[in-house]
Amino acid sequence: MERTLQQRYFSTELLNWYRQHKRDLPWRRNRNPYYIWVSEIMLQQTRVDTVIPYFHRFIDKFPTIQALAEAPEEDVLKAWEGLGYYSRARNLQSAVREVHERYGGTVPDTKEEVSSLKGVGPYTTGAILSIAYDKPEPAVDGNVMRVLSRYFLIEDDIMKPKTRVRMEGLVRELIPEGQASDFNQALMELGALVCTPKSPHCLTCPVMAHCDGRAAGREETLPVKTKAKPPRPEARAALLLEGTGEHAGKLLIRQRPAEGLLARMWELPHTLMPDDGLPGPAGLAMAHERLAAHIAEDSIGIGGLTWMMQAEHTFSHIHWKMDVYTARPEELALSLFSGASAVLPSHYRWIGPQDMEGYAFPNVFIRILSAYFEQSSVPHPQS
DNA sequence: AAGACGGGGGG
DNA sequence: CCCCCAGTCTT
Repeated sequence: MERTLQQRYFSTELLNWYRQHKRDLPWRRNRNPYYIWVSEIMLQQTRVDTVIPYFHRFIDKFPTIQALAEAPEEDVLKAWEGLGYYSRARNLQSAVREVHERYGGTVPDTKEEVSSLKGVGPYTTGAILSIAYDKPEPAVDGNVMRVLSRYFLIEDDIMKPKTRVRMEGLVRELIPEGQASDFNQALMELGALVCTPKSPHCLTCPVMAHCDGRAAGREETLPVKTKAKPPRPEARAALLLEGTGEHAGKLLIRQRPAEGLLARMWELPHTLMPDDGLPGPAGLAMAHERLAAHIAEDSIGIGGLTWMMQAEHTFSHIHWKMDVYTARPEELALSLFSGASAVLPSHYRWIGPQDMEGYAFPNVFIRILSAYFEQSSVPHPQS
């Protein structure tokens, strides 16, 4: 297909700009396909500044395909702690194990093989093939769609899958011969540094002169995008169960199921509260009723509650508003009769502050646990 | 096509 | 405080 002047100008100027302005990022220091793969998975839904320290720690712990393939899954989850979308970590290790076994540890370089790896969709397939192997494949992420929708004044809704397909066709036309790696990275770099979601820096943009969106005064209103649904609110009560006797100074945590939200992460026991429940200390009676019943299913008894703090956490689709209570295990006369009911179910643990490094927690529980251990380790000021 | 799946930054 | 960011898998 014949390229227009506007298209040739775009590719040429964008590449020139990128070679002068590209950031020195850890995964850009060589062309190790494994590094590029790890970085692209981490960069899904996550900004560069957040990823950098995770990337360094991850590569330090799992320097090669083989090292990651042979690592315990819990170590991988712990290395991902706080980064979110934890299925990315599980899928990455699963796919790395497949590359280790089926391809002898070499990341494949065909579209069919790469796109069949777990956790690798259309964007990441193009990113790996182009950045690691310079194959002329499009890597269309949100940055790319924003840049192209503005430069070519494309008003398609970028939330629709069809739009991504159209953008991929456009990128194929734009990739200069033999320069897919730099060109795809240049597109994303422009979106990250210049053609930003709000207040784009058009005056320093290398392609402003032929930008149709800018010419039409549409640079602030493109891309067209349907709004996401707001997260549904959920009131929850969480429990800081304070150990006694041999568990003094420790708290009870548990591991989540293998599937679904925060799969296999560790957490404080917590349970759903009714929508019309009272927030804060006023909800104590209802919280005791619900938490006691909830945790009794695992044969754990609790005494009276004390309200400690509120904690909020927003996922894409749920907003947790949690009231956090402390309690002691129930003084149970029944425990004299049998050992069976006194055995803690296997997905529970008693942990002290030093034990937190051994378990992967979602951020909301790190905040609560840190607040608790900090407070309980500091002597109360004399009044 | 729509929902599930985390977490952070900026005005 | 409300706004934004948006890849892949599952249903």
